[in-house]
Amino acid sequence: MKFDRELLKGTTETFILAVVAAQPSHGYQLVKQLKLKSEGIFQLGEGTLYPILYKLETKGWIKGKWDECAGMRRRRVYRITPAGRRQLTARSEQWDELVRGMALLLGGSINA
Amino acid sequence: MKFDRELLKGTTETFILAVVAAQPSHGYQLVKQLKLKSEGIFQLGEGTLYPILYKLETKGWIKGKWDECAGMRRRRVYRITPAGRRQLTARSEQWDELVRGMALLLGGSINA
DNA sequence: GCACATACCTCGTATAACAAAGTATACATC
DNA sequence: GATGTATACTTTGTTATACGAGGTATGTGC
Repeated sequence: MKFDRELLKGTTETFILAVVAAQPSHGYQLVKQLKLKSEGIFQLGEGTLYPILYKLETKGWIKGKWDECAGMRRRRVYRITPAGRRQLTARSEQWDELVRGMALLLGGSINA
Repeated sequence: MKFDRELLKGTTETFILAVVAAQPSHGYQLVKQLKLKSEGIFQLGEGTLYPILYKLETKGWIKGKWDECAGMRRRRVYRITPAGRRQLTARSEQWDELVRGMALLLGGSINA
């Protein structure tokens, strides 16, 4: 990962939610999409992603469905729920606030 | 605190470093400055702040000094070190990257 | 003498992100 | 038909962050 891992905490669920909201996906696909869409800034391992997907589903923010076609590895496709969309909105707003707060504090130290 | 606490993880050390860089301060004062300067967005308790100050000092990023004047409660004033300033720069850059990554992913879900 | 703001300190808890290891299927190619 | 690679999902154990709650002690105003 490109960051001190701690910097990511709490943001991970949010951006996973965002990517699932943009397009229903299965886990393995998400690993690649996250990397691609974020231009390599976020790179989750499967051991990080899957547990989060389970958790998001438990909370009712995404809903998984087994996709089994003949001659194809079975995969679990997740899509966002209405509750998940509300979560995403709320978290987006919190994120904006956090960014604003950081700008206020980091800005003040530029020339000190 | 205004946020899901997890959203803050990893950012806390960074903005404390920034505020100390802007102006040498002691712990109790920092609690108030953080709230004030961030326009109420960040509100750390003392139980959160002090352990972080000790850690930052252990790592050599800030340096504390007892300030004892007659007729005055003794207080420990911290100022940033050269190494701390380098840390702050590095973390600032990481933060910008993180913000950029989030913008890429959150932006994509606006109309999905 | 009392309340209150100032100032610092410490312990225990929850849980997030991660690495590592494991299981198993499709497909190419030799 | 054996071998290798990409796909796809699952589980376990570790680390350390932020926090709440509680504790100590000094200066100021009334």
